[in-house]
Amino acid sequence: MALNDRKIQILQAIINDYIETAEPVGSRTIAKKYNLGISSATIRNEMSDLEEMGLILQPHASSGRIPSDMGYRLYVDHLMQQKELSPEEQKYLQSVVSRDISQIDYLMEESAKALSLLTNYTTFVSEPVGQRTRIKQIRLLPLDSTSLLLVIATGDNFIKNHVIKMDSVPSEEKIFYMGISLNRVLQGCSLNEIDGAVISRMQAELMEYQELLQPILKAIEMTMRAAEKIQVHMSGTKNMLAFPEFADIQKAKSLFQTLEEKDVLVTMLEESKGNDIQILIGSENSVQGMKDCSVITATYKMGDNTRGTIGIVGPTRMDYSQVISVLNGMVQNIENVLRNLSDGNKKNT
Amino acid sequence: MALNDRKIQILQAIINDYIETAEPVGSRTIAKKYNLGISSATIRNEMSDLEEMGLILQPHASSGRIPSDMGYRLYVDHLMQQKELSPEEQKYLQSVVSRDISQIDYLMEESAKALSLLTNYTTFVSEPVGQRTRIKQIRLLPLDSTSLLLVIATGDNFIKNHVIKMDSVPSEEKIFYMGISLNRVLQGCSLNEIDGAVISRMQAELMEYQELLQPILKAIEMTMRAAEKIQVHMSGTKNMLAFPEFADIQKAKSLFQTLEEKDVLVTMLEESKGNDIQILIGSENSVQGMKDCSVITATYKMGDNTRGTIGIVGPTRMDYSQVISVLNGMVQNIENVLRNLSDGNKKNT
DNA sequence: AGTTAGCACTCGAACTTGGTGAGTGCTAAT
DNA sequence: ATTAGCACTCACCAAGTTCGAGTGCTAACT
Repeated sequence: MALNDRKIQILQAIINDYIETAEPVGSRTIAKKYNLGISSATIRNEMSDLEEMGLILQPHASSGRIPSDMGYRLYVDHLMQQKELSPEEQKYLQSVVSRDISQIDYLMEESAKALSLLTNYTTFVSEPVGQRTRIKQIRLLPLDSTSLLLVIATGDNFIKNHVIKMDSVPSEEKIFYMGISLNRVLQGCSLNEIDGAVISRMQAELMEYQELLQPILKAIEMTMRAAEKIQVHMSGTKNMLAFPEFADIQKAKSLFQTLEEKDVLVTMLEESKGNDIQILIGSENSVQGMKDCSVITATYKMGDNTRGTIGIVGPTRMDYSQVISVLNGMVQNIENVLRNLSDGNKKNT
Repeated sequence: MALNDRKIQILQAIINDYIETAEPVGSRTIAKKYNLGISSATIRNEMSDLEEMGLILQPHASSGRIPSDMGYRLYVDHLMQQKELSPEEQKYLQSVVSRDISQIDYLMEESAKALSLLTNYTTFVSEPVGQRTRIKQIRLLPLDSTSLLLVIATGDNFIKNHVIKMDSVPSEEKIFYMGISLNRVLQGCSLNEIDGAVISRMQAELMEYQELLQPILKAIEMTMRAAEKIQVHMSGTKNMLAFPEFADIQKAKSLFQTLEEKDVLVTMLEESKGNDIQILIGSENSVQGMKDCSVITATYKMGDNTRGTIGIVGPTRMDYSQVISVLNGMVQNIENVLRNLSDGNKKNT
């Protein structure tokens, strides 16, 4: 059976209507709302064909049709037209990334929030994990009479502060030189490179302040562990409650539970690496408990190596074209920011 | 009508049962489950009295009784017995605050999470805002060949990092002395004290790196604004979905919306200042949209001045005694931490 | 041959009806 | 003062009913 022009128009109409109303779409509705110049009876015949082809289906006999996962797939691959971002959306996305680019984790957090606000779906964002595994800078600062501040920066400007308590702090100069020395020893180190040799060199640099060794080691470990771990920021989970798909509280709860398991998300994000934009529709998604959802992920890169992923989760009946355009816009903005950061890194070596 | 011993026993039984089952409690249930040595008929008579006194009510005629807000109030004020924290709970609370005390905002975030985990209700925590309005330390560090790191610490060890981009960074020593000088100028300043005079002193200290002035001023402003703003961390909102009270998705949504408006929470927290522990039951709560909830707040202090607040939101049918004991435990732990921090501050002056 | 009007049919949703059980209030006996 | 007994109420459930949106099929029309 050929998928002629008219069938496509009808499929298009069904998908549009269903995305909008979440109700099965009947032939009469299409005849009235979309002026295709044919009667409902003809539409019925065509719909029967479309169903045979597996593109639409009936939730129950004698109800209207809804798109099948396959139908959405066809729509996404061939029918859907790319939406342009409105100037306001464009502007908004830009304002988000430019607000505070100094620390990657804030940037990601804000990006997730912005996306869920713009799309009304749930968003998750995985932080870039690249050059993070090595110490880039480590310094000591005075904080007050009984505490020092240890600042550790790893690649990608992932920065952590740690307060270290001590009975009395060294002089400003001493702190400075101790910081410099520590930095000389530790710069470029990854966590498992800090062995006995490194530690005894640290001890040598700490001089009479050996008490600092333990807290510093602990702080380094905490920072590196946090840096290594793929961070997933999620936002807008509660948006899902607004969709009739999740009117049943049980469904909502089980989806939330699935989303809560960050491991699942991480796997999903990992799988999507390599593709620019990946769209998983309903059952295409391997994660049980998200069969009623579609997930659109985009990876942002810097140079060649992929860095992180943004994903948007919504009901299969989601507004694919809007999501894709917003996602593309966001990726571009983030890549710009990352490029700026990396320029700094490169010149450093 | 006198509230004799037996009536109290019956009220107690109703409340206990209702907290457990969320179902209206009938006279026969009480007669069977709680061996009060009287028949269901007698209990009915007593219940009729209790209802007249406004302590319990019937959701509909010929159903069992549920406690009224007034009934809960009586229970909380006079009947409820303080629960002891189990050693495990005690230990858990301690482990949370000791995990990472270096930065107040992490501590608060973790506290909120821990409380919602322990109680299965929703928790919100407001950060202490006290000596935050003044700069405690401000320093510069090298980050890479095109960026500096500006570290700003205000009171309470509220610490923010800012990456500043520049064409080429000064030498390590120069950065150090510039940081020291800046610190000399800015230490102890609040945001509105940074006037023309201060700025020209900063300019003098920056020497040939005037380009740094603008980013530094911007970073200071962002940090101080963030420090001044009362931060509210919330956790465990999704716990509410598990309660039959919120089986209706509309109710859940409207509660979530209310909780989302942080202003509302802040006001509520402000109101509760002064009291050690404040319990608002159902309609006692002035916030519309939380009439079906009880809110228990505790303030943590340091010395005399109140610092911040922890609140737990649950259905009116919440386990008051458990929540109160957990809350008390948490407050003590947080106060310990804050005391340690402040010791450092004092010696500094 | 393709299109359309018409009609019988289907099935979920919304409403009605009747039975059941948990619960009450009241009264009379203990 | 307490309790057994009884009539009564009302939410809840299951079965039956109606209604309407929708389909598939057929016959007539272009």
